[in-house]
Amino acid sequence: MEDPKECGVEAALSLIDGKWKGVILYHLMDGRMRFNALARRLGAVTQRMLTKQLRELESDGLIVRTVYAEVPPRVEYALSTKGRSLEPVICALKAWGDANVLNAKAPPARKAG
Amino acid sequence: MEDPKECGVEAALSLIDGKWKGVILYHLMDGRMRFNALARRLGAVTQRMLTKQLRELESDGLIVRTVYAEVPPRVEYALSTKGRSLEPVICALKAWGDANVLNAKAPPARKAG
DNA sequence: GTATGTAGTACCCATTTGGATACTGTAGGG
DNA sequence: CCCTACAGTATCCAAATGGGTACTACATAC
Repeated sequence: MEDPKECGVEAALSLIDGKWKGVILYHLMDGRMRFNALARRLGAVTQRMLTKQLRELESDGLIVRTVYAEVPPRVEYALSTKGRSLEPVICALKAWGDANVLNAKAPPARKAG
Repeated sequence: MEDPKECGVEAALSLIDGKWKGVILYHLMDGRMRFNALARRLGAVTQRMLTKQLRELESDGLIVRTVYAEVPPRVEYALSTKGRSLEPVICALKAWGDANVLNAKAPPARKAG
């Protein structure tokens, strides 16, 4: 732990770790989204968990939370600049996961990726 | 969770998640290593945790464990083919972490902040 | 008045994760 | 004999993580 070299890996992981964070970030790559829209995309998440993950992501500066003073309440979440800088990483993760975990049985397909 | 699209992200994350896995993988990128060598590189890890993480990594097929029937015991860990395919991802993670977390105060190029 | 939808919060619980400490068995050095 | 090193295992414990259910406050629809 003396060298900062491994810390970079750990540090990055610590921000996108959590059962939903990676997926939240991934969905936010499609554009800004409201709380419940996100919840529906995620499927099995509870409000409590979604709130929690969203707050952590926000306090880590990866997403921006915008509250509109309307009724019914409207809150939108979007990637921050820092969050957008993570896009290639998330994409790399997804590409690797798709190829090596989801269908690890099948060769990565020579014509459809 | 219907679409496999987000699952790729989750799936990848689930394999490299854990306090030490990312770092273990990162160190193994330098070459095969013995148990205690790894432990020293990691610094604060306990044998119990290291063993645990190593076993999980092994059962996920990311690393290969080789036991030499010698005394004192010698066990070496190395990245598997699948593990090596993760290298670019780990590198992306590290690069991002270095740039955006470790010295997030300083802009990445302009000599000072 | 009741149900729906919005974006949460509060409370309480189970599982998982991480960790400290001690122990194994073999060999070499002093 | 005692200490070190190796690569773990065993036991016990604390904290973090994840999750369920119920509840808020306001407006619309019925």
